[in-house]
Amino acid sequence: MRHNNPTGTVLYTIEQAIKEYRKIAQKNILQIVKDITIDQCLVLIILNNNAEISQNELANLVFKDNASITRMIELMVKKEYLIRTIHQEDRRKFNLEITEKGIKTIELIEPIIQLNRETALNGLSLEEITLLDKTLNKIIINCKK
Amino acid sequence: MRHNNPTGTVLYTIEQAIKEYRKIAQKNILQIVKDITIDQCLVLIILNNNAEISQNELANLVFKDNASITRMIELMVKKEYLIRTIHQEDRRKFNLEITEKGIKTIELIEPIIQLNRETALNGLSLEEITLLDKTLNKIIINCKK
DNA sequence: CAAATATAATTGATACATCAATATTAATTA
DNA sequence: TAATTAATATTGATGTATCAATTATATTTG
Repeated sequence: MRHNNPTGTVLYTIEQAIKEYRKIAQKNILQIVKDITIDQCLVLIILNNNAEISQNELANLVFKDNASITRMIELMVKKEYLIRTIHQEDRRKFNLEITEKGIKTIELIEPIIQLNRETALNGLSLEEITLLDKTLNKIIINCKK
Repeated sequence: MRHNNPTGTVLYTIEQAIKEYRKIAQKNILQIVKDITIDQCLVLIILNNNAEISQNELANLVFKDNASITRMIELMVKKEYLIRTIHQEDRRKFNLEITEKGIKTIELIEPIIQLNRETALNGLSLEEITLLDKTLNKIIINCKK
């Protein structure tokens, strides 16, 4: 079962696919909002749909390390996308609040992200996508145990 | 076509899958060879199968930026996996040669990599894998144009 | 042949990834 | 309640990703 790539495994194709997607996604977003990355966009959107979330939970949702999230939030606070305040009930935690600038940015980028996804998945049938998701989830489970 | 993840797109599952795979791959390799990363392993293996390759070509094969490759090679030369000398016919290029240590490392890690791939793809049928590859390639093409 | 253009690789800047160690606060247990 | 353990987040170290600008060498063109 060789594949048409230097390592001969589909795992390599997975990596290539996500890299190509990230490339166009970042490029298109940059044309609308200058100082943001796709990862920061994702954080904004997740926070928007999940208020009151902790950094830990956020990290899990976006599949990032705790350390990465800490640094991303630092940057996003500095760039005034987020406000971070100490959580009153549990002083180990923080509240993450989206600023006005953050909200405006979400409105700007959401259609772009939508478009990026449509571009990437253009011409794929529902079955193909469903099956893709199913197969990838098998791989994820295999790797987790 | 929503998926069971925070963004509701399979593109997210792709990212998750490759991240999980890289995690176990790196962990297993680290148990055998202390000072190497999966990316450096891949570079070693590609170089082993493609002598006389330029940094440019190497970058394309492993889907990395030229800048990334330059820095990886620097590190790998420092760690004595590679020797880099100026190309005689074209003085803009370099010859990349694998050291003894590099060869020994390849022999150590190749079975591990094989095992990692088998673990990740365990229980998947040939059809599933073929289809996965095919669908991913459609996405890659979509993103490239 | 000289000037312009193309190619190969490097460098700087910034962001994310991962691991291990640490600090702080909360919850559990002796 | 004091001591232990667990949970949350940070920090340091190292490696990779991407873009833009630059250097050095080759090739093409006028």
